[in-house]
Amino acid sequence: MSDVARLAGVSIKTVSRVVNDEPGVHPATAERVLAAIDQLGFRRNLSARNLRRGSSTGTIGLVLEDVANPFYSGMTRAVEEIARLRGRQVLTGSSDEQPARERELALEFCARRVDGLLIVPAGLQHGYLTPEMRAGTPVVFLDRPAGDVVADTVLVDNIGGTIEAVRHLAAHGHRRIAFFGDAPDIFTANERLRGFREGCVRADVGYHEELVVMGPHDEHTVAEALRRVFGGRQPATALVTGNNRITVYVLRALAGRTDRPALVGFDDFELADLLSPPVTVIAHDASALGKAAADLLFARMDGDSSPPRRVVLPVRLVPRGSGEVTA
Amino acid sequence: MSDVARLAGVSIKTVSRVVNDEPGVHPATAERVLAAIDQLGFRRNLSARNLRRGSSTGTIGLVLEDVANPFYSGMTRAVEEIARLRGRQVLTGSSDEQPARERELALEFCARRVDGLLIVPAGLQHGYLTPEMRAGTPVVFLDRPAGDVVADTVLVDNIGGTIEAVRHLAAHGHRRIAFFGDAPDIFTANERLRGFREGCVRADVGYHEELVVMGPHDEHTVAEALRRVFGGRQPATALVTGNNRITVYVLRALAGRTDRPALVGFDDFELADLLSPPVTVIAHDASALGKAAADLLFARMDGDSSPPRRVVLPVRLVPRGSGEVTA
DNA sequence: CCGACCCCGGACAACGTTGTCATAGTCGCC
DNA sequence: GGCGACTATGACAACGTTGTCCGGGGTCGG
Repeated sequence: MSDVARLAGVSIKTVSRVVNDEPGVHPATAERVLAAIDQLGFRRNLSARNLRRGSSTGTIGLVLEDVANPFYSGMTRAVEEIARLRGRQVLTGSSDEQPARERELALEFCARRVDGLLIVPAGLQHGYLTPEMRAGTPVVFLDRPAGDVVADTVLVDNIGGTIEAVRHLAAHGHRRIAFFGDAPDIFTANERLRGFREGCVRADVGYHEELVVMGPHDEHTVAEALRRVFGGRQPATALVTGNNRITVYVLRALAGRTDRPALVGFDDFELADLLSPPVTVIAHDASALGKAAADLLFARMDGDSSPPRRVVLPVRLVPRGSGEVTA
Repeated sequence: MSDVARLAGVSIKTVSRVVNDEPGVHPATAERVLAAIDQLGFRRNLSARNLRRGSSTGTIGLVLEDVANPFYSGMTRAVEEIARLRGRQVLTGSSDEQPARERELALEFCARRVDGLLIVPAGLQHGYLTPEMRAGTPVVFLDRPAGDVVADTVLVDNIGGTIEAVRHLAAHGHRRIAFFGDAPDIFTANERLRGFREGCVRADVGYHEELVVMGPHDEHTVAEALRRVFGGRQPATALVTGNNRITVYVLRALAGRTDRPALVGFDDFELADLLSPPVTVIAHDASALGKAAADLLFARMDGDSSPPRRVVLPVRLVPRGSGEVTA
């Protein structure tokens, strides 16, 4: 900046005035300054500006599990969109479901003085955020609640979703329904299991412990589980899967088989409608989740200091003809 | 920081020494300082630190088209991964294929003094980056080359891919092959079209202008194009689609039809193998693209000043049984 | 013709941090 | 006991920017 000032033959402060569109600069002077800026390719240092002004850094942080998962990338896009409307940039990071990584990312973002944090919790311990939150950084949790701090949270209706899934399958005559969910220490996995259990009770189809498999993490384990649950003397006839990854593992493990059991998957996914048979899903909108959380975050950044809110977004069952009795 | 110093009864510099693990601090003093830090929830301001040290900001910028597109989200994840290994954070933004947005994002990132920029170009004008690059910010272009600056670029073998697609279809007896590509002002779309044309020549199947549709942008326009190209007196019997979005539009427009024409899609996509019939694709690895570009960027950040490189990653045809004559 | 006012420009401090250098205190050794 | 060496700590400047305040000159009215 001092280079620009020297070249334009003015003081450094005048340059500042020009780049900030402050009044009180003679047009000819401004012209000279702009020419110098152009010639030198000057771009003001936003960090220094923010430091000096004590103002916001114009960034928000987004910590999620894996941006490569379509569910989270849709969410990311929605957050980006809201941030853009509010003139903020987004720092992203994937925790890979590791609490240490989540913490590392979140604290790193805080050290960069983000104006707000959006977090998909990987673990249950979030005490490390207390100082930051007390210092005024708003934090909104997405998709899962924080373990041990009270803060805004945006969730989807996990329990209602699996209740509905079971209801749907029971209505099509299924009595022995299996559930494959993610690791039980993941909030959503646990909630969906609870909903499944509740759904079984409500639909009066009986809840069978041996038909529940939590935490299969690749195609192989899923195939194994399928053999166990759909073989034997009392095989299941229908399956509820706890998230999009597991649904895909199941589909892949069953590829080429014509006798695919009735299936309802949590999370919608592209092309679910084009498979044969199409896959019935519990759909919820990743963008809506991101948008709701970002809106909430910006409201906090704008000074909203009402008590922490918990927003639960609805899910809806999208029947695609795979709920019928096929086995 | 001065609060911490006051509370611990030391000077601000001593606090700095403690948070930087500098030697020469009495253990008891360090203890007091740490206690004060803990009590006040102090976290040092990275912006100020970087400003003072004149060192890097520890961030890189990634401008892409749409993070919600699985292709780009895979790329993002790979970039994140490399950045993490190098201790950097990633700022992301989606340009939505709008040159103005790309420029805005890139310049914003530069103003934040990112250590490097990864850009999926939306337009052809990148002169705006010249000052930044001259100032030492390395820039690597991904997936498409820059319009008017020389810089490192990582591409996939678009031309080779569509040549191969045509070869595959011709080998299965197709003579009238159609091509649906993205808007022709997009580099990859244009390259793939060139490859398609070249492939037709090489396979000696004839290139039919009326079978080429560029720029259909939703399911409706695609359906329209399908009717035109596969109807009429001399219908096509096979189709090459220019990217994953168009492939999906085609599949959706053809849903329920049993006489799907032979299809080869550019870009692999999840579940392509589980559709019936499965979809043959020109596969290339989004993560590999992201990784290669990030590696190149970090090499530049580490001082590599060899002439700009152009890396072309291979693609491969994944036959999935839809190349055969079905119509 | 002179004073008041306005407009433009500049000097200086400060944001939070760290590098440089100085200084007070301590210890060991002759 | 004095001196050098070393240790622990602090004062100060500086990074690039902007807010505050002040001054110099021009204009206009009395």
